[in-house]
Amino acid sequence: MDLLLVEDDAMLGQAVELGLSERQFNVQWVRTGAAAISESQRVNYDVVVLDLGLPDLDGSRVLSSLRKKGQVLPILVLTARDDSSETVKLLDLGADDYMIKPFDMNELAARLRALVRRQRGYATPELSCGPISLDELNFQVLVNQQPVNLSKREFELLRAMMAAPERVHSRDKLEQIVFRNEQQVESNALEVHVHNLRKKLGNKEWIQTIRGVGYRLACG
Amino acid sequence: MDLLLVEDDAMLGQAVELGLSERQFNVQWVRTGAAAISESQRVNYDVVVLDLGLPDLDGSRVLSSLRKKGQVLPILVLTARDDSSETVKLLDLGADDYMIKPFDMNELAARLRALVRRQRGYATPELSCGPISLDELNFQVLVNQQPVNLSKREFELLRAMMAAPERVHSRDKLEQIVFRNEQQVESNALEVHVHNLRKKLGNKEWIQTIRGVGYRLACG
DNA sequence: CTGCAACTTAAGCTTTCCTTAAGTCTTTAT
DNA sequence: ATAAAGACTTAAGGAAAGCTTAAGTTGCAG
Repeated sequence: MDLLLVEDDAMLGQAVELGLSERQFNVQWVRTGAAAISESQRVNYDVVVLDLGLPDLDGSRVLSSLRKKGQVLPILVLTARDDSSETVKLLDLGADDYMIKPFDMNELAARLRALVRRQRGYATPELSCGPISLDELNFQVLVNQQPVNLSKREFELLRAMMAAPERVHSRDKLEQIVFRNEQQVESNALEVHVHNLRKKLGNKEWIQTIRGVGYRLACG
Repeated sequence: MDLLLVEDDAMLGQAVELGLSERQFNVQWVRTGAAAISESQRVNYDVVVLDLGLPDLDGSRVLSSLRKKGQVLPILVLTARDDSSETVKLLDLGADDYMIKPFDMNELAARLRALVRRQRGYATPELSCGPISLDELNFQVLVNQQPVNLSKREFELLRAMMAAPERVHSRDKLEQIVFRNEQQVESNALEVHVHNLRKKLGNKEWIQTIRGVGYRLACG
């Protein structure tokens, strides 16, 4: 995660750089507003941490200047002033968030993650197992990046097993999941779905049969 | 700007409702976490204000529950606890911002504006997806630079899906959006509009059907 | 008032999916 | 080795979901 830190104070800058680097941010640190503006045009950062009270430009100038140039990246402002009218102004000027010094590094990191997360749009939580990935929300299954079209039952089946790969899932449990309460099945419907699923996934070994018990998903 | 307020305390709820209404928010106020979850699925809000410490569900439960259901709308959490580890948890759980009670109404409004602004994206009020681009303000849709004439319903439909391409949009939600509150639809009107939209877009594969669920826009 | 465009509804059609059942293959136990 | 049980494969019939078309309404503009 590429982060631009705009901070003139050496002590604080170093502390923030270190603290955020430890938390998996890739920090680029500049000391002046002018540098911030040019740097943010040179490289595509994910997020900016901007201290007010820079030597050359007022921080709020930097802020509005960035926005005027069409920068859309999230900006978090650091301020010493706990002045509500000031902070309202900042937010309306285009800041996405602010923190008052002194602040907690964990919270700063969390706020930054939240900003970036929002900016990117939520990556939907995906289940994955080897080359198979399954997006529960969007009903999409990829095998080696290629979309695979599954029917509802097949999807349910795969999802149930992907919730716990490498583990044995009993027939009973799987039938319950796939057929909800719709009716008791007393045919081999489950086996048929397993068969079709195997075919669609393209590798029959991924779904192993545990004779007399159930199935296990084993990929990669 | 449609806002969902989740607050069980009558005094505070009324105060927030009033304060935000005065500031041009269109506030819908619910008292329980359960109501929040169902309401947010029924209507498309721009932003949520969520108080922790609800009677039925813990606020953080509501939060993660919304996120798991794929809600991407911005959520600001109100909390009484000034506990940094708690707030970090909230942010990582999917909150976009929080405020500690008591708070300043102007700042709340400013933070909410900032969230909505970011959600919509600053730069272009234009949505795009592959060769399709959609200008919300001018009601114009281009496919490969060529203008396409859509009716109001078709436009709404496309806009809703372009707000989140690659993502499944349930029939319910789409009907909600396309038919507003006008009446309950109990015909296949949605399907007809989808059909007409596909035809006008010129490529039937861009709008995929997810059987039993809804539709997904997939272009490029 | 008239005409056009957009919208809704309904009916029939197509596609996809699910279940069932029968036959085959594989494993296990005797 | 052989029988029995469990699992696999295949195909057919039917049900469900979605698609298409067309007719009837509505509403707005000329």
